[in-house]
Formats: sequence, structure tokens, C-alpha cells
Amino acid sequence: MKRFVLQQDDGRASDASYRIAYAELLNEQQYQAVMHDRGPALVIAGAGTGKTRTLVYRVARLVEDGMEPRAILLLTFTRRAAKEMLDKAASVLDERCSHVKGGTFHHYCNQLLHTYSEHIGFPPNFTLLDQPDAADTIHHVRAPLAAKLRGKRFPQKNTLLAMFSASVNRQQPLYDILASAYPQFLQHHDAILEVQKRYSEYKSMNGVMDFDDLLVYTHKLLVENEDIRNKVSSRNRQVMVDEYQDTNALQAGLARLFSSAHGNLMAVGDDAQSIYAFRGADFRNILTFPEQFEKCRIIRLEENYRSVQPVLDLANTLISKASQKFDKKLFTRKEGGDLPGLVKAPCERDQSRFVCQMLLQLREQGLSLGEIAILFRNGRDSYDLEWELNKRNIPFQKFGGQKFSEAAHIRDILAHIKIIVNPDDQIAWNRVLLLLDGIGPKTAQELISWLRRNKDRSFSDSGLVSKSYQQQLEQLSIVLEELNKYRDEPGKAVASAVAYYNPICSKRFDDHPKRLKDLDSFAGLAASYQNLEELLQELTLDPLDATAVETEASMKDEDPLVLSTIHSAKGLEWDTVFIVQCLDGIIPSGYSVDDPQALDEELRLLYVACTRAMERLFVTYPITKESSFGEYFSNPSRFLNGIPEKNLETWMLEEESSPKQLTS
DNA sequence: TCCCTCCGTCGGGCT
DNA sequence: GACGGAGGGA
Repeated sequence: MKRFVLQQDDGRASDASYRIAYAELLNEQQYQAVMHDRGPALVIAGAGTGKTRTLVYRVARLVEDGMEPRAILLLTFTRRAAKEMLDKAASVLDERCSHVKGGTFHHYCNQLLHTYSEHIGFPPNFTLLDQPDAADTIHHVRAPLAAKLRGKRFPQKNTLLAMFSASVNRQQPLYDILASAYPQFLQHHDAILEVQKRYSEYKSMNGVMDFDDLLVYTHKLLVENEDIRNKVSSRNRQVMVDEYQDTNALQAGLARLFSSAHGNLMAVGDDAQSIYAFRGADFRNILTFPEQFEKCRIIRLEENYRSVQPVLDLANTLISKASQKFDKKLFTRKEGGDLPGLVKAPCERDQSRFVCQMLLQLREQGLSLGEIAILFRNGRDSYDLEWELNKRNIPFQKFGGQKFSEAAHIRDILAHIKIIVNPDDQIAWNRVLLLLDGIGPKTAQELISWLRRNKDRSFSDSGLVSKSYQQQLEQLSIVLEELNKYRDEPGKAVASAVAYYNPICSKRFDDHPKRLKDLDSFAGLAASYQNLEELLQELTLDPLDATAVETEASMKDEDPLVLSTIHSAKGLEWDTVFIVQCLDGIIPSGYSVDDPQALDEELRLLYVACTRAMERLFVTYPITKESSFGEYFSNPSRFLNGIPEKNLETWMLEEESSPKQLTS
């Protein structure tokens, strides 16, 4: 027998004469990372050191070397990040780069699972539960148990979901999660375990998955099916994972599986920017990467290109206060720059007035609104400011906080659509039925279980139908049939659901005019999806921010100002950054003050916020705070204690009548 | 029996 | 502002 060895085609052109002058455009370390070819690599990249740039150019380089774009997998933290990087790569090289596979772990897992659903015992049309859906499902399975525990304090649905999720993402038994984070509920351990079991059973019986299941089942699928693992991982010739410090143990395992056929895995991240421990991320994951992946190459990007030195000095000073030390000191060759300002406002109103006045002033100096961001710890920390911005007609877009699809009226419409996509979705049925007059939890449950036993029959055969809501049920059936016809025309489907829902909405909500407007925008937005299934998946995996719909409609020539939670601002940068509500109890959050590790994470969060700024940085807080008890004095963030004036210049606000305005 | 409204309690960041 | 228990009303 003759043997002929087929060489591995590594896609590399023999004489690489690149169209892009990588060596000139990148510094030495970035160049190393971009040219890295085989095997595992870890890129430790401090804030603003050109991490995104490096990934963008590596994508371009691989494509330029002839690698099939679909063979590159770029896992990022959000959909937005992936899209931005691939657009950038397409603009530095060419259109081929936009065919690179990019998205979050959850997206990619969702795709794989829909392809291989039969291997994990789910129907191919399985639907996704977002957080509120998952909580409602838990509530549903919890009800019979909770009745027995009357009088005793049993965890609420969202708490239960958090427990289960922590157990999955940290890969720890439920008992350990309770013992460390919920000792007050340890007495209910067995009952909680029972709820968890029923929750799992419910999900597999009804063909639904929550976010964590996407990761868990994909892991299981690839571990248990060698052929699928080989097929999937050899399709991905290069795997890159951005923001690796915010992955958890399960995701680390997935990254390994996705690249198991060849080991071409590049992890990129910064341990000092790990801010997702609350959802199971562990920054030790990035630190132990070299141990987990043998012969790993380590590349460090240290020079900052983003911020002026005074901003970096403040960031360095802040991070040096962490109890867990980071061996990191950011430096730049950028000259000049103003000292970051610490603005003490008499109250929250004045804080908002300051921010608005200052940003208008900056706009007059030629800065566009899109180059300015206002960052805060919690979604609600911007309410007062939003009011002020609206008053002054300053357009803004908010990231983080309430999502479009979290509003009750949007969820109501979505529930109708879910029924079409997955008729077994009891939670959706329940929501839809409860909207009808005279139907409460009990009747809804009876109707649903009848429906499960008698698929394809109409309610009127059930014998359960009382006169009071018979007509409403008939109307519902009509609209559901209509929706079914519009499976591939989501715009029309949503429009007819909205038409049906209109009177219900007006009756239920005092503020129905605003909500009806939202619903109209929703119909317009839905038209851009291929089919109902896609609409649901995209909205679940990549939920729209509540203001996105409005802003997009009213967007003129100028990019709007950005308001964002610090978590959602990860990886982004602006010329000028305001960090507002920098109060103790907010950042650090009141929940974290007893736990040194949690406190460290809050500090890293402030570090992330500061390092978003290129030229100017303001940290602001109000001296007094309003609450339901009245006005009281608030304390600035403990992280600001002892920061010398040479790093952070104090500003006092004065009213116009006094001789000087906004003196420093 | 079931539905609905009222009120005390608790509240985060994201896929 | 949302959840969930309690009590009034059809």
C-alpha cells in the first residue's frame, strides 16, 4: 500500500505580501498577536492598549492569508462588539471580513443547538426564556411547594433563578451556593433543590431553554458526541475570545471544545477589568489560561493609546487600592491633558444641571454629542439626568437599564408570538389568557392543561368555556390563526397582534398613549426580521435598550449623547466621560461592602469607567440625596477617599448670582 | 370559588 | 417599581 500524506492547509499564502502594512500600523506586541498562527495564545491587554485594534487586524490578517472567513470564530461579550469589530475589519481589508462568524457564547451555542437539537432531546423549534420568562417559569413550578411552606420565608422567583444560575455558572452544588451567598435559606435546601429539579423537567418537557441551558447543553453535546465535536471544531479553524476575564468555568470549557481539533485558540482580556463575577465570571480564569492550555504563548499589550496621562494616573491610583494586587501600570506617550475633575453638587438636580451645562459648553467648543458619555452604576442612576436632558432637548441614547422587551406591553405582544413559534410554551399561554377579562390564574391553568391534552382543537370544545369570556377566546383564536399565516412576515404579524391588543392595552394602562406608540414602533422594527422565530431569538439574545427604538427614529445628523451603565460601556471609549452618582452605597454597591472580593470588583468597575475617557473625565456626586424619608446627607464613594488633589481636582458649584460661576 | 385591588417589603450589574 | 400575601367583592 502506498501512503500519501495530505498536508494541513493552514491557509497561509507562501509569499505573504500583505495589502495591509501590519508592521507599520501596529506596535511590536500587537504585531506579534496579529501574526500569531497556531496553538493557544493569551493576550493580556490593559485598558486602551489597542485590544480591539489587535483583534480587528488579526481577523484581517487571517482573511488576507486566505483563510475562509466562516472558519474564523470571534466570540465577544455583546453582539454590538462583534459587529463593530467585523465592520472595522471589513473597512481595513474588504467585505470578506464581514462573513467572519462573530457573536456571544450564547449566540453561537444557540445556533449549534438548533442544528443538533435531536442529540440533546429538544425539538428543533425550542424557544428561549429570557430572565423574566425564566422567573415566571420558576414561579409556576414553585407554587405547589410554596403552599406547604406557608408562613416561612421562602426565596422569591428571582432569587431562586439567581441561585440556580450561580450553581450552573460556577459549577458548584446548590448547597455551596446557599451556604456562601444565601445562608438564610439554607434551611430550605431540600425544597429549593426540588424546585430546581421541577424547573429542569418543565424546560425539557416544554421545549424551552434559559440562557444557562444554552451553555450547559452545548457543553454536554460536544463532550458526549465526538463526531459533532470534531465537525464543529474543525469548521472553526481559528477561535478568538474577547474579554476573557469575564468568562466563567463553563465558557472556558466551551472555548476549548470549539477549538479542540487544532487548539488554535486566542484569549484576549485584562484581569483588572473583570466586572462580571456576579454572573459567575472568575478573573482567575484568565490568569490560569497558560496552565490550562499547554505551550500557550503570552503576549502583553501595555502602552495605552487612548487616554491622556492625568486620566491614567487617576486610574492607576484607584486600582492600586485593590486588596488583590494587579501588576499593571498604564502609561501613554500622549502629551498634556487636564486633571480629572471631582464635582461636588449640592443635590442631584444640580448634578444634572452641571452635566448638561458642561456638555453644551463642550459642544460649543466643537465636540459632538456622540463623543461624550455619561456613565453610572445602576440603570436608575440616570433618571434625574434624563429628565433634564429631555427638558433641554438634548438627544441621547441609553445603554443598560430597562430593556425594550422588558416592558409589560411589549412582553404581552411577544407572548402571542411565542405561542405561534412554540405552542407548548405554557408561560406564554398563561400570559396571553390572563389578559382576558374574567380569566385568572385558575381558569388559565385549566384551559392550558385542556389544550395540552387536546392539541389542534378549539377552546369551544372544551366545555370549560363560560359565557363571560367565550367571545374573547374566539377573538383570540382568530388573531392567532392570522399570526400563524404571517410566520415569515414578522412586521405584519406584530401589527395584527397589536391591533388585537390595542383595546386591552388601553384598558390596563393609564399611560396607554405612550405604550401604543411603542407598539407601533415595534411593528416597524419587527419587519426587519426574516421570520417570527428569528425575531424572538434575536430579541432574547440581544435585547434592545428601552430608548433605542425612539432614538433611532428621531436620530438626525448628529450622533446622540451616550448614557450607559458602566457594565454596558465595557470596551468602548469617548473623548469626554462623566461618571455620575459616585456615592458610597452606589459604587461600591451597598450589597458588596461586607465582602472584600465583591468590593474589589466594584473598584475595578470604577477603574473601567475611568479608563473609558480619552481627553476629559469628570467624577460627580450630590452631597444630599432624596429618599422616601426625605433629604439626607450622602457620602462620596469610599474609593475617592485619599485620592490626592494632584490626581483629582475638586470643583465646587456655585449659583450664577455669586461672583464666579463653576470655579475650580 | 375565583378575580382583583390594596399594601407592606424589597430592590444590581447582563446574556 | 415589582412581588406576593391579605382581604373585599362578584
